[in-house]
Amino acid sequence: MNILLVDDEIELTEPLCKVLSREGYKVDVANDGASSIKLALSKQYDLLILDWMLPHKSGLEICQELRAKSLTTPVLFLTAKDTIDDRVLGLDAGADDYMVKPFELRELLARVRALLRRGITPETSDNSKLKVADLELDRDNCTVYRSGKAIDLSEKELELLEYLMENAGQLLTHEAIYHHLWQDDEQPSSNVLAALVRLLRRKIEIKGKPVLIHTVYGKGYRLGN
Amino acid sequence: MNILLVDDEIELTEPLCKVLSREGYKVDVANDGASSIKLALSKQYDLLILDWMLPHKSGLEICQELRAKSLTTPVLFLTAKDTIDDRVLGLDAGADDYMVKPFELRELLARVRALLRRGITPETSDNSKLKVADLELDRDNCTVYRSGKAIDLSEKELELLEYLMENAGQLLTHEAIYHHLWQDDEQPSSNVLAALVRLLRRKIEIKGKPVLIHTVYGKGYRLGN
DNA sequence: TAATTTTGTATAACTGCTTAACAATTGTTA
DNA sequence: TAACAATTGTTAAGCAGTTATACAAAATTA
Repeated sequence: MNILLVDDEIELTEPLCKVLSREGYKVDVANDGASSIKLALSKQYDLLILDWMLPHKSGLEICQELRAKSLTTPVLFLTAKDTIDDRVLGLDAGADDYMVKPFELRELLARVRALLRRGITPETSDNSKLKVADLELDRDNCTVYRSGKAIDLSEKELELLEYLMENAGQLLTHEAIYHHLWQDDEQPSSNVLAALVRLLRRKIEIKGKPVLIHTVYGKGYRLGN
Repeated sequence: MNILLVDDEIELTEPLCKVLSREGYKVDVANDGASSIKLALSKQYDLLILDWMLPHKSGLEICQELRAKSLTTPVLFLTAKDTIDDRVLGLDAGADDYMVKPFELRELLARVRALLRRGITPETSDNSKLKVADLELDRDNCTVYRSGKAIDLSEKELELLEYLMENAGQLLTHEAIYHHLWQDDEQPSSNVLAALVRLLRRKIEIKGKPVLIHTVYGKGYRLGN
């Protein structure tokens, strides 16, 4: 479990860091807004412990900025600001818990456990690669690998496969696929989809390997084995 | 958003219930352990607010019991018990937050918002999935799993199985089934139903596994083992 | 321009539903 | 129990609708 501790008082961070480490967490410390945001966005933390009053950028701003960038990591405010207004402000900025300094270490640890227990891990890191069965898709390179063999796809084929892989195992209706690939509410003016599916199948289905693109009669298609 | 408020003091529950309702939440109130556990397990809440000291069964026990039954709904303790030991105990029993009475209403509301924001909907009471014996039906995917093995069903087969599973163990008359699948009051013009049952059986009945679709001679069919 | 990708159209192949004939089973009665 | 009637199971065939395929036309790209 990775924790990012953001506070500028070394008298606090140093011992707290030690305690948290002793509990089995890996702790990084940041002293100011800029570095904490940079860290929080680059590395995948399971919890942020934020002080409010920091040089240049406040903990509140940090929290808001991270939430605006749709970071979902749990945030625990740990601050001397103790008025009700502050608490409401902090929580409504996207924090998950709020503790007032001075605090009891045991309670802090219990609250940290409670937050980590939820295991709201942020966006699963590497979303540039998708994998379903022996099919791998590398979005960056617009390349697919079936059983390790590279296959080139055209733009539309890639879009379709990507959509199918993102929803592997789930039925995707003709309507949904059509809407997603052609952002068009009208009825398809031809059987483009069937034609496209055929082109895709021709490339990724291999004799002797399990079929991946299944058609669900009257409904749509489903990727999976 | 549904909230279950568990407290035995009507002086608290009544006004708090009002405030929460005004905030747009639907609130149920329970006064004791037994009824609160029953409610929490039967209905799908987004948050439980628990008092600690209750007649017969404490809030702590309620929380532990619900967690033991793997209910994941967020829990907020709201109690007069204010020692550090109590807080740690409460949080470690599976609660997500802990507030001490007397409390500031605004802070409570902010904490409630923080917990609901996470939207940790409990076991997505997935009504898109039905289960009877070792038979699982995924309505969205038009797929059934018998002993874990996926089986594709056609539209009509799915409709029939769905109807049978929704009324598992109960006799469904030919009339009822016919009416439900063909919304037709007339007499069936052929033995469609028998034919359909055959198609369904062919797919979901497995040699060596208990029979699931039973025919009740002269009446109809019943699903169960 | 040529090459490639995408779309449109015609038709073939297939699926699922229904029907109906017949077989098998169950229930009833002599 | 045998004979019969009623009910249900099994099967194959036909139809309608859906999807696959092949190929041509159009659009896009280099």
